[in-house]
Amino acid sequence: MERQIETRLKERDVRFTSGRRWVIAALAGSEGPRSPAELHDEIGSRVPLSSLYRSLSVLEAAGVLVPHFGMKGVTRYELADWLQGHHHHLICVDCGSVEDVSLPREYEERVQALVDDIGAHVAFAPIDHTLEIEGRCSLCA
Amino acid sequence: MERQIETRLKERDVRFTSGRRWVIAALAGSEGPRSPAELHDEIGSRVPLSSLYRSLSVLEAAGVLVPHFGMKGVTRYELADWLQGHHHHLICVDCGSVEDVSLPREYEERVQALVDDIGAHVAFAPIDHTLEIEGRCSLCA
DNA sequence: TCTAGAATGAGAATCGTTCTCAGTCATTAG
DNA sequence: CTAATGACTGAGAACGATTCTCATTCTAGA
Repeated sequence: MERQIETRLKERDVRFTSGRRWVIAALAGSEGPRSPAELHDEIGSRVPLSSLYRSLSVLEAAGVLVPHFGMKGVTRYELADWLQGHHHHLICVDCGSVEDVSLPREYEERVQALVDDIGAHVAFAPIDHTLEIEGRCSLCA
Repeated sequence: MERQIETRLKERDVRFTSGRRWVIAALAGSEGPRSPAELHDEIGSRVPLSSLYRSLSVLEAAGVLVPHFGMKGVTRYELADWLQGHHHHLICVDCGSVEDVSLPREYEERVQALVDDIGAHVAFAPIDHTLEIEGRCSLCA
């Protein structure tokens, strides 16, 4: 995966510096999207907050990361679909945590068909979709 | 609809004051969720920002409004499902606008079945769901 | 090696949101 | 009718997440 990212960044004249590698490593080891604050807790002072924010937006612009806008206005980032596969989100209404979930191919095809159908009926060109399922996670249940 | 809200609020000892009526009126006339800033532009100084924020959270706590967390960490509110029906969102990746879309019953049942299925397979208790479709709106196309 | 462009780190600045507090209003009890 | 109670309001201060600024450091390529 490191390789894929290296290639992608090189194409765009963006350097894959050590700070950025820390960010990617932290996200690669996560079960779901992470906020800048959470990443900073995990990475520590090796990447100061201001640099962390900058790295996140650079990596987002390069298509390596994708933002997810969660409860209370917190932005969380995760690796883009082409790096970790398409998936959906389970959002806990109590603690706000977000977990990834991948659907079996058959289900995913149903969702995709639905989205295409909708696009065909309204003045809107669909690019991507996420099924956001709100509920209570195992810890808060 | 005013009546339904009046009843709901009375049950909870929350007053339906003129400021709150302005908020509801603005949201009832919208095609999709609105941010505090957008509402303030629309309503004007009749409801100062600090009161507007308070009204939004009071109405949310009373189950009249539902928050939607959009791009760049902006929170937008809309009338709860029991007031305007269940629906999904079309989110423009360019301008960030959010539009509501209701699915035909048959489609909605498919989504619901999917969500139930997922809930049955993971340690998570689904309460609600939204299909968020990202794309380009007619203005940005 | 030298240089231009990219990246960094620390702190200031910004912006959305929440809090505080004093004053107002509406409802209920006397 | 009047007072008491509790909800509501408005203005500004405070707060927290994010972005910006700028001087410095690094890196790749000439």
